[in-house]
Amino acid sequence: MKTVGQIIRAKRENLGLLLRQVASYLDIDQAILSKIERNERKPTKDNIIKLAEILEFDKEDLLVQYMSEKIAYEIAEEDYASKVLKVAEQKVKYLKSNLIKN
Amino acid sequence: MKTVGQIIRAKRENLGLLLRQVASYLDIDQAILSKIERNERKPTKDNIIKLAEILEFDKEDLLVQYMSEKIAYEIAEEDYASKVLKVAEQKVKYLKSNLIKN
DNA sequence: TTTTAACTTGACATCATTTGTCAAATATAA
DNA sequence: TTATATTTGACAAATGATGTCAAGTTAAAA
Repeated sequence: MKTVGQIIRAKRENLGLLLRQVASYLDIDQAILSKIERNERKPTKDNIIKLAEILEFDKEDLLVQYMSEKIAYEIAEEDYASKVLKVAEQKVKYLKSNLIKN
Repeated sequence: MKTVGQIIRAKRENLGLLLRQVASYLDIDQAILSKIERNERKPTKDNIIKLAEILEFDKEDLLVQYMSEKIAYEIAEEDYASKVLKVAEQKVKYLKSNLIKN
């Protein structure tokens, strides 16, 4: 299982793009992108959206990877992680049926 | 489906405890507890642990409620929320099998 | 109704985390 | 070596989380 960072780095190198080039498109310092690719920093949602654009990923797929990874790290240390995810699913359903959509 | 805030308030009133009393046990201002109970602020993990103690909840149950609620709010607006949770489950399994336990 | 106690509200302060910059160090490869 | 790409770590700025406080409101007792 690859991390988002690994996925990004692989694709960037495949496309022959430099850190500098991609970072400039994201409007961040290349140091940050370097760290994102090595899982030393977490990308922002905006970073992910721009990365999907320039690296030709399906935007939703990359966002799913990103958000699920964030959640996984939040709860991975807990014994009851899978219980949390099950309950979260119910709560999401409940919220969706009760939220006023914008 | 009740929120953590609603669960806490119901139990506190049932036990006949005042905001002031419970807040003092949590070592926070009663204003915060008031807001937590009305979902205007999010409790910290430490708040939840102490609440479980003083309000006689099973600690793990309350933590599961708390964490799943946090996650649900993070992703509820997204169309692909349930996809995120499914992928997160896989990622958690992967992390658990690859993490060095402390 | 007046008084008292409980709770709520909002402005603000403090602190931690996140996100970023920069320049020097290191690696890679021409 | 020289040039280019990447990494590193110290630091700064921005954001978000957490808390205090005092005044306002509500509700119920006297």
